[in-house]
Amino acid sequence: MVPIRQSANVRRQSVLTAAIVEFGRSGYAGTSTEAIATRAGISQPYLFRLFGTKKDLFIATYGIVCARIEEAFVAAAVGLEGDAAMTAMGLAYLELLQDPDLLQVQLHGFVAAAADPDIASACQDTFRRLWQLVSTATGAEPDTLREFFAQGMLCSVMAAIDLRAVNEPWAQSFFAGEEEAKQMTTGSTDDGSAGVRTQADAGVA
Amino acid sequence: MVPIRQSANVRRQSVLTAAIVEFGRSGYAGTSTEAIATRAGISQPYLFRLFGTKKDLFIATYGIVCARIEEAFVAAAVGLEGDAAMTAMGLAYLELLQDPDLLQVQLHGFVAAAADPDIASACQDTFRRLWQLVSTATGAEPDTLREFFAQGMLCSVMAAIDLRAVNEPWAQSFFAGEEEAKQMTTGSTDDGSAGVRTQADAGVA
DNA sequence: CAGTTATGTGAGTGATCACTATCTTAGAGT
DNA sequence: ACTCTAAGATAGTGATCACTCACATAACTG
Repeated sequence: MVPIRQSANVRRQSVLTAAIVEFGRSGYAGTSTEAIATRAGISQPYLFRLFGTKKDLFIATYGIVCARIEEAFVAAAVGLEGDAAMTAMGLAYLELLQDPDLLQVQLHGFVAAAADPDIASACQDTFRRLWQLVSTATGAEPDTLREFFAQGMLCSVMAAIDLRAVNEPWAQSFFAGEEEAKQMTTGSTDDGSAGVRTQADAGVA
Repeated sequence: MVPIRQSANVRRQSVLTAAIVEFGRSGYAGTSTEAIATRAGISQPYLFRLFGTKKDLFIATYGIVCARIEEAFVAAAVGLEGDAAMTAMGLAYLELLQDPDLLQVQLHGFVAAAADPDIASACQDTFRRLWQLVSTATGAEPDTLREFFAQGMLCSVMAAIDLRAVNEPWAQSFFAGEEEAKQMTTGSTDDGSAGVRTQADAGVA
C-alpha cells in the first residue's frame, strides 16, 4: 500500500488526535497501539518510529490534553479576575467536557499514575501548572482553589460513569448547579457567548 | 503440590483481598489474573472457577470496596446528624485513604466504567447508595452533598498521583484543610465536630 | 468401605500485546 | 540522472493475556 506522504510532525499530530480518542475511551493499559495506529491511518510500526514507546505516546497525549485545558482556562479568564474569572474557567471546563474523550485522558492519566512514576510526575506537573494558572488568574485562597479542582474532578468522574444517563432525581440534582450556572452567564455576559446556546443542554437529552 | 483445603467461600475472600491490592495498583486492564491468583496463593485456573471471568472478579472487588466505604460512613455518623455527621464521614473517608489500595479500586472502577457498561452500572449503583446514605445521615442540600463527593474525588485523585510527595507550597496547601480538620477532632471528643469548618462553605462561583 | 462431591492443579489454548528488523520508495537537492 | 534522506510498510519477535480441559485428591456421606 502506498500512502500519501506527510511530514513526520503532521503525522504525529494525527496520531495524537487518534490517541486522545482511544486512550480516552480505554485508558493507558486498556488501549492497544494497533487501535491508535489504525485510527490515525498509519501502520503500527510507524507509530513506534514516531513516538518510541507506548508510554511516551501516552505522556505526549496527556500533555496535549492538559495544554488544551490550560488554553481554555486562559481564554476564558482573559479580562476577568476574582470570582468572575473562576466562574468563567469553571464554565470553560464544562465546555471541554462536551468532548467525550478529552478530559477522560486526563482522568486516565491520574489513575495510571498510581502504577507508573513517569506518568505520576507528568500529572504532578499538570496539577502545578493548572493550580498556578487558576491561582494567579483569580487570586483565590487555597481553600477556594481546592474547591475548584474538586468540582472539576467530580465532573470528570460523573462523565466517566455516565451519571447523566441515570434518570433519577438524586442523579439529576448533581447537574442542577451546572445548568443554573450556565443559564446565568448565557443571559448576561458581554462577550460573544451571549446568544450562543451552550452546547451542553443539547447533550442532556 | 498439595494445598491446604479451604471452603470456596473462604478462598473467595482471600482472592478478593488480593484483588483489592492488585486492581488498586494497576487498574482493571492493567492487572493480570495471574498476579491476583499468585497473591491469593491459589492457581490461576482456580481463580476462574471461583469468579468466572476477570470482569466478574473486578466487579465483586469493586463491590467489596464500596461496601467498606458504606460501613465506614455508617459507623462514623452513628449518633450524629447534620454538619457533624458530614464532617465525621469526611474524616472517615480520609481514614480509608490510609489504605493505599482500597479507594484506588473505586477510582479505577470509575475510569474503567467508560469502556464497559457493566462496570458503569456498578459504579452508578455505588453512587446512588452513597448519595442516599450521606443524604439521609446529614439531611444536607444537593449542593452540599455534591461538594462532599467532590472533595472525596479530589482526595482520591491526589492520592493516586501522590501529590503528598510534592514538596512545594502549592501542593502542601492542598492538604492544609485536612490536617486542620483532623487536629480539631483529635483534640476534643465525639462532638468536637462543632468547631470544624464545613467542607462545603467554599461554594463554586 | 464405596461413592460422590467439592477443592484444587498442570498443562495447555488461541489471541493479542508492545516492539523490532528489514525493506521499499517518494521527493528534495545537485 | 543520481544520490541521499526521511516516510512508511510487511512480516515477524517472544511474551503475556484471559480462559479451558483434563485430571487428581481430600473430605463428606451412605
